[in-house]
Parts: sequence; structure tokens; C-alpha cells
Amino acid sequence: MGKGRAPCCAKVGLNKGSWTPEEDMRLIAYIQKYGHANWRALPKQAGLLRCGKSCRLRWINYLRPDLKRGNFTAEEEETIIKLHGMLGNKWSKIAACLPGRTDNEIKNVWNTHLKKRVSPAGEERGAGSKKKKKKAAGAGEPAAPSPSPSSSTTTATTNCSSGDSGEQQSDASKVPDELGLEELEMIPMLDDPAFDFDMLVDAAPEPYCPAASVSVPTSPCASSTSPPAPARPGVDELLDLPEIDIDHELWSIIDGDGGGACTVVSAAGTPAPCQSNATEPNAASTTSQGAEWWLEDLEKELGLWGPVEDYQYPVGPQGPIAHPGTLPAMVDDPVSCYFQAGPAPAMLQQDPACSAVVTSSNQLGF
DNA sequence: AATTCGATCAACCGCTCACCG
DNA sequence: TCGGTGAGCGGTTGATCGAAT
Repeated sequence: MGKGRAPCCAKVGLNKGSWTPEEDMRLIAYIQKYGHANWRALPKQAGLLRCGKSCRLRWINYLRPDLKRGNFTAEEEETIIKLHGMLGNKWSKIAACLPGRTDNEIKNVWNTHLKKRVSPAGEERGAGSKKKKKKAAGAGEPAAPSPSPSSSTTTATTNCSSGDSGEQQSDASKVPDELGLEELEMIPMLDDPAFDFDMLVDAAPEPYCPAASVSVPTSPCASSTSPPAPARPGVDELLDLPEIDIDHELWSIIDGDGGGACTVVSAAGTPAPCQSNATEPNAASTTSQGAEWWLEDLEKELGLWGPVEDYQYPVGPQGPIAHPGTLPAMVDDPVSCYFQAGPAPAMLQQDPACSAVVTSSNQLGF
């Protein structure tokens, strides 16, 4: 923020900390329907008391339907180690080579497991004093790759690129040049002739297309995580955001503008995006069928499935509070449960296109 | 059973970059 | 060219959980 802009999260009245299932649902539903062309405006339009940054992080790191959950495979760990040796702490670039994994996740794995494995010396320095903050190794860390089979996980790696077309790896364009092809060939996944090197280069930002990023696959890889689903009646209703009774004046205060120009959510449950953002939404409404199945399942998982009018979000001093009726019934984190046992893997087995990808990936040793 | 301690990971913070007027 | 703005990246923090004592 070198330019004097106040942190978005410093705004009064915005929630911080862990996300509630309701917030997750609201974010998912909104992105499913309208995409995320404008993160800053998104929370307001979605009726979330979060800053756009927080929403983006939550979506990318946790809610994206194409995320791969569970432990890292040995191959993935090896890939991380090798890539880190070449790229340093360029987590986003490393993540680009590990479809379904997020930079944050990779960063955590590196800091908790792989760093110690690769650099015992560093471990001695770092171990014990957990929160000793020193500019972490960074690119300067030698990190001599010495992959040692460890992870006992056997999760299949499907070698699918992130289906979220919105996920750009903005400055990854230098990667191939920096690495050199010889080095790239060291990486198992990169040996794959089908490996999409575009993942390492600047991807032309595409306008958000929910059908592509969430529901309908547009590439063989994307198809593996977001298979087409049978059309369901009432999908649009499903995607209607439940009304949330947020003090609209709050947004005016937060935005510092005449917040009256924007309404959060219409009484009918139809989000009313700001006029200024009228370009982004609506197109998504055409997705309909797509893979709203996963959203529906998620809502059911959350106990939020039902007529929109059933939504009764109590509003506390800080905004909406937990749903009193459904939340207690939830076991642990339903969102996590959903994704861990979620439909994506199951659908992988069902969709021929996905199966093909999985098969080819398996043949390639993934 | 209670407490302590370390590991893990979701989330936040600060910064840089890219884009646009 | 410059300044403002939003998005994204990397580092760090803090809550939580499980193992050890």
C-alpha cells in the first residue's frame, strides 16, 4: 500500500477471522452466479461483511470447487521441492504447476514439512523457535532438492489445471525463461508432454465465465473437476442469494460514497449489483444447469437448502450472525466435510472426459 | 484428567505490480 | 508521465488440535 491507501480490512464494521458457513455459502452463491470480476465490490454486492481481499482469499484457498483436498502426494511434494529449488518462494508459480493446490497451501506445506526435509541445517535454525520471524528463506535459499519419499498419502493426482479461469498467475511469464528447459524436465509433472506450459506464463485474463470456472469445463483439464451435471429445475432459485439484513448505511460509511447507489440484495433475493458493475453479472445466469449440483449439495450439507424465504439471518451488532437453527446441527465444518467427501471426485469417475484425463494422468505416473 | 507444547493451517497484513484515466 | 486504484503475492500471525508429559 505504498500509496497511502488504507487497508481495506481496516474499515469499521467488517468481519474478520474465520468464515462462517453462511458466509461461505453467500460467497459461493454469489460467485457462482455473478463471478468475481471485482473483488472489491463483491462483498458489498453479496451482502458480506468482509473486505474483498478476504473474500478473494477465501475463495481461492478454500471454496474454489476445483481445489484438491487432502494430503499432498509424494509426487506433489517432490514437485514442490524441485520447483522451490528453482523458483524460491514463488508460491503462486509453484502452485501453477500443482493443479488444485493453492499457493497458500503449498507455502504451508513447505514451511511445515518440506523445508525441514530439504534443508536440515535450516531446520536446526528454525526448529524450536516456531515464530521466529526472519525473512523466510526466500529465493536465496539454496534448497538443494533431496526428495525423500515420505508422505504416505496415495491420493491420485489428476494433473488437471485449475479450472478457475480467473486464477491467473500474473507474473509467471518469466518462469520458463528463468528455468530453462533442462531444469523443467527434472520435474515429473513437467515431463508430461501434455503438461500445459501456459500455466507458467501469463495467461490472458479472461472475462469471468462461471460456466468455465465453476461449472462447465472448457478444457480437458478443467473438465476433470467440474463435470457437467444434469440440469436441475430451480437452479436459479438456488442461486438467489438469501436476503441479508445488513444496515445499508453501513456500506455507505464503509465505502465513503453515497452507498445508496447500491443495494445489497433485493428483497426478492435477487442480488442487485451496482450499476457500475452491471457488466459482469447476468451472463452467468445462463449457466443454469452447469454444476450447480455442487452448490446445491453444499447448501444441503450446510443445512441451508430450502426456500429462500426460509433464510432468516439474525443480525447482530456486527452484522449477520450464525443461523440459529441449522448451525448447531452441523458437524464440524460442513464446508470442509463437503469438499473432503465432495462430489467432485465422484463425478470424476462418472464423466468420461474426466476419466480420460485421470486415466492418462495415471498412465503418466500420477 | 489436566496441562503443556509443538504442528498445522486458515486468515490477515503489507507490499508490489498492472492497469487506467 | 504520473497518480490512483484494484488485484495478487509472499510473509506472518494466531487459533486450533493432537501428542506428550
